[in-house]
Order: sequence, then C-alpha cells, then structure tokens
Amino acid sequence: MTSDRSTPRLQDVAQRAGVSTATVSRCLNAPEKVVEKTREKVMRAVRDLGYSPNFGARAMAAKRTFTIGAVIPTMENAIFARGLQAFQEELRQHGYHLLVASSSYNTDLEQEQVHALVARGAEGLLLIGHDRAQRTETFLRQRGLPVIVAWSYEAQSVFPSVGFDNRAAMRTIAERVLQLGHRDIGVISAPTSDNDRARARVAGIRDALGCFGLPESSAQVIETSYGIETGSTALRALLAADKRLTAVICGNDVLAAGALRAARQLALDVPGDLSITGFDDLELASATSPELTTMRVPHKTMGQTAARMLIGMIEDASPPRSVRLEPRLMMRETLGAPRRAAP
Amino acid sequence: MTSDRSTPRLQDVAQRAGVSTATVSRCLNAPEKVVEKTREKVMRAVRDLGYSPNFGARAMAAKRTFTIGAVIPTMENAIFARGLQAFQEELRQHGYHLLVASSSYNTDLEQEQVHALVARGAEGLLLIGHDRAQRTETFLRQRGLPVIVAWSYEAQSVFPSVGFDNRAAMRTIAERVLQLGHRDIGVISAPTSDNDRARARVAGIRDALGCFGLPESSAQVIETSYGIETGSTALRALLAADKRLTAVICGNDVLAAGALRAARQLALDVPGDLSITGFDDLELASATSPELTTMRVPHKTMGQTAARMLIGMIEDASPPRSVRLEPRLMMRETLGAPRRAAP
DNA sequence: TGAGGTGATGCAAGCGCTTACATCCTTCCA
DNA sequence: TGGAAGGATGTAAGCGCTTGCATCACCTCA
Repeated sequence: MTSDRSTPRLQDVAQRAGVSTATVSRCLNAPEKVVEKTREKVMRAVRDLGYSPNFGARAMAAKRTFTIGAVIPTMENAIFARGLQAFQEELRQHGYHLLVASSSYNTDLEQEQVHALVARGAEGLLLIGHDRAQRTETFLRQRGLPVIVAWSYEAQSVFPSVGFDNRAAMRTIAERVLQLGHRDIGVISAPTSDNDRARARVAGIRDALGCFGLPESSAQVIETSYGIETGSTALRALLAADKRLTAVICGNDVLAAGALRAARQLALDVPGDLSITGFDDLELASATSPELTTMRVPHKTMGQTAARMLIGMIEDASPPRSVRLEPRLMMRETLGAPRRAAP
Repeated sequence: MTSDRSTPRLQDVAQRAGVSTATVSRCLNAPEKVVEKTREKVMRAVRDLGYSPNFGARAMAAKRTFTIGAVIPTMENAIFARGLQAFQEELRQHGYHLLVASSSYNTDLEQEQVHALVARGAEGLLLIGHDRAQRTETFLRQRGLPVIVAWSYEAQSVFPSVGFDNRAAMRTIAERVLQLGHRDIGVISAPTSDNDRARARVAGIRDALGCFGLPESSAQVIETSYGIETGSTALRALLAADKRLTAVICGNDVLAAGALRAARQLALDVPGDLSITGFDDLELASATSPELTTMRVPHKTMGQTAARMLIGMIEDASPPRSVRLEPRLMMRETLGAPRRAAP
C-alpha cells in the first residue's frame, strides 16, 4: 500500500503511525477526539513525511472549503491591493482563505474567473462594481452563492454592496472646483466601458455642472487607461484643444499625478495656472509636489466590512444589507482659485 | 440520481444530455473525440445547467492541475504586483493558472502558504528571495516540486533563481553618490530581517564605502517599514542625528519618496542641500518633483522568465538554469554634487 | 454478403479525503 | 464480578471527476 510516490497521502501517515486513516483525519480536524498518545504518534508521522492534506480531496469529502474568492480588475492598481489586504486579514481571523483572480476590466474574463473560483470551491465571492455580463449574474444566482460587490455603493443592485457613492463623491469635488470660479474645465477619466465607477464619476461632474447652470459641453472629457504616462499625455491633449483650461479633474490619483507631471514639464504653476484634482488618496497623492487635492476612499474599512458581510452570509445565511461608506475630500495643494476670475 | 442540490455535477449534465458521464468529460477535455451532434447536445446541457467542473475532483482524477503558485511578501508593494502581472500573463498563454498568497515578509507564514498552495495542487512555485525557513526548503525538496526564486539572483542557491544582483546594483548607486563627493551619507533601508534583498542592498553600500576607503560607520543606517510616511519620519531622524548629511540612499522608491517629501517640508533643496536616491523605478519615481534618481528593475522580464522556466521544469523536467538580469541606473533629478565639497 | 476495421460511446475503477456507524476496550458501580 | 456506559478507534461508503478498456454501430472492401 505504501508507494514510492513523492507526495504522501493520509494512508501513508496512517500506516507509519500504525493507525487507521480515520484517526489521522481526526487528529488533523478534531484533535480533541483523539487520545493524547495516539495524537503524538500521528503528528510525528505527519512531520516525518512532510504530509500536507490534499485540498481537493478534503473539499470533496467535507463539502466545505473555507475559501472565499475575489475578482478584482487588476493587481496593478494600488487601491485594490490595499482593500484586498484588509479583506484578507479579516478573512484570516475567521479561518477563511482568499483566492484572488483578475479580470483586466473585461466582463468576459470576469465571467471566466468567477467560474474558476467557484470550481475551486469558493463559498462566497467579492466582486468589484456593478458592471458585469448578464450570464455571470445568472450563474451566481442559480447557485445561490453569497456575493458582495465592493467599491461602489448602490441601494438597488442585484448583489448587496459595500462602498461609496462614486457619483456624489465626484460631484463634491467638481462643485468645489466650480465654486472657486473655474469655468474652463477638463476631465481625465479612466475608460468608462465595463466600469460603472468611472462612469459614475463622470456623471458626478456633469451633475455639478448642471447645478451651476452650465452645459455639459463646458467640460471636455478625455478617457485614457491607467498610468502616470497616460495621464501626462491626456493633459497635453486637453491643453492642445483648449489653452484656456484652468482646472483638470482626474478620475484617479495616478492620472492626476501624470497630469501634474505634464504641467510641471510645461512650466505651468499648479494651482496658480492650473488646478488639478485626483481621486482615491493613494500614498502617491501626498508624495507629489504640490500634494494632490483628492478624495479619500475608505479602502480598509471597505475590505473589512466586505469580509464580515460575506462570512455572515455563509455562516448564518444572514440577510445581507448594503453598507454605504463616506469618502472624505482631502484639500491639499493642487486646487486653488483661477488666477483671473471667470468672465 | 438527479438532485435538488444547487450545484450541478457531471452526472446531471450527462443525464440531461442523455449520454454517459465519460462522454461529457470528453466533450470538456478532448472535444475532438466526440462526434459533433453529441457534443452539441452536451454543450447545451452544460449551458442550461450552468455547469462548472469541480476543480478538486478533476485534479484528483487527472493528477494534473495546470496551476502554479506564487508566494509574495505583500500585495501592497507595487513591484510585486507588476512582476506578478507579467508572470500571470505568461502562464495564461501556456494554459496555466496562477494562485497567489502573501507572506508579510514572515518565514513562518511563508511556510504555511507554501503548504496551502501545494495542497491546492500547485505544480510549481514562485518564491521571492532566498531567506526562508529550513523546513520549507526541506518540504519542497522532499516533494521535488519545481521552484523558482525571483527578485534576487544568486548563483549558488538551493533553488534556481531569476533576478538581479541586489548588492552589486546598490553598490553602483552608492559609488555614484561617493564619486560626486558626498561623504556624509544616510541610509534608509527596509527591514533586513527575513529579507535578503534588503540586506544585500545595505551590503552593497558598505562595499562602495570600502572601495572609497571609508569606514562602514561613515554611513548611518536606519531601518523602517514600507511606506511614504515612514520614509519621511526616517529622514527626519537621520537629520536629527547628523545635520551635515548631504545624501540619503534609500532601499526603495517609496521610502525615497517619503524622504523627498520630508526634505521639502524642511525646506531643503534637493539635490542642492540633499541628494536622495531610490530603488525599483516604480511609476512613483517619475511622479515626484524633482524626479527620483533610482535603479530600474526589469520586473516584467523577470516575471515572464520565471514563468517560462517554471513551465519548462514542469513539462520537460528540464534542468533549470539561473538567469541574471541587469538593472539600470536611471539618473534623474534627485542626485547631484554636494554644495560644499567634502573636507 | 460477411469479415475486419474504425470510430464513438459506455462501464467502472480509482484519485485522497471525511464521517456515520460499528466495534472494541476501559472504567465504574451494584 | 458482571454488565452497562462511554470513549477511542476502525470500517467503508461516498464526494465528482478522468480514463483504460470493453462494447457497439457502422462502413469498407473483397
């Protein structure tokens, strides 16, 4: 029965310890059911063999994995990394493991990753935002799998969410910009397709514009992918189209940092000649000079809350209740009144 | 045989399609072995039921998972995020999946995560750096599992590695600093325990010092955890201890960005009053003002190479050969000659 | 028309684990 | 000292899948 295979099985441990596989299993999962002496024998065998239980087999037999999955758009964006770290720590404290996958902001890929995570035994899922393929929702609903959507609060969504109101938050920033007297405004947004957060932020800017009685067209919007370099390029493009710009609202801090860099290279004084705002409040935001005025998002709280909600849903089948968090405007150095008041 | 369970099994699909489970399995894994008509019936059943194969069962039966694991210190550090992204893309192209876990720079936790990944079927592992618990190495060796160490090249290591020579790279920076005439130097390093990269970098600085005939004590070293804030604090501490400092060498860009911010707050001119250098060349490095002089690490190449090596080891059992990559010094704006030449 | 070949499909034996239930051994009390 | 009670351990039936081998249907060619 013993084999020369390199990975030991429960069987091998049992044999070496001179007990049945059931006893070994109990030693590992419910030590109190095994008498001290036996347990020691078994544990020694486990160590000697370098045994590590096969997760798949265990999951199959026990019908429990203590695993929760998360599909985030990309690992490269620090905001997800931070939230996820908190999410994972919270899970860990409750004895759960985390499985991460990334979708590259692509709903097809997300669908694929959701399947992969479920196949791997995820008992619950953390998803980002509300944009997703219809069949992904159907699939999840069919299975009755606990799902939480983060980074975007919406009262009436398919899945319970924990996050903030992206639209209202961005509106707050935009209103502040308008109050200061800016009328020639540019917007650098992340790509809005398959990304409800980005869309909501742009919508928030339009809300503010409307509130000040300005036409939507009074703000020129440019969409570009995530990155400092792309942010720089976008600012140049915006300025090339309209030299009178006095403020640029950016969809996130990274784009804002890029815009800031371009402004510096163009020898523009910020905020004297040009105001720039960010969103997220990454560490980056306070590393630039001047420091970015931005919206602080409670990533950590979001991650923790999501974890607790998910575990609640799994263990008590407790009715989930969306949670709305409040971001906070961080007035720093890149936003000021325009040098010449608007006409 | 059909059940009211919410997750359909192969069995359920087979029944609905009116074929055997073997046929369904073949449809999924070797479609060319099944005649068109049957395949269509089966695929329809798969879709209708929202079937998704149980990974654990599949792995157990096939003894193959097409999964590779990676244990990184933390997701919060952008350098790992970038390398991992490339690693994953390369794996994906070869039909492999990635499983990530983080160790928080703690060898016990690393050991635990390695076990978890192996239990989940990882056929190969990507590890960071050479510091690790003895028993982790033993475990891995016992199993003969393919392992690659990244971010740190070492010719004589237990596992083949792909990376660069941290010590030589930092020595290059330090020599440049010394050449410019700096003699009062401070060092802000990441914690060196359980982190051979950080240790190697500090050693590289000492090498340079020795090369210039200076005593080791001529550079004051302070260790601090990762973060902009901690970098700022460290610079203040360094300056408090020695006001004559003209250059600060930092273990990574984030610490350098923090130091730069503190310098600005102290109204120090960089590099006029104080030179600052980073390491990694994150995007952050070119977002600061002045832009950071730093060492560019080939994260992407590293990730890709690691993936190819690992796959090679798994599929051909090919003898691995460590790969040494070359980082490149990026002279930007934070390093200059000290205002007054050293005595 | 029938033997032989070919390709599609089914059968059933595991893969490594957990756990309900059976069994056995102590222990303790009458 | 016998027997009930209770605790420790063993037995064996799956969990959902893959795959070697058996089977079967159909086609080809003589």
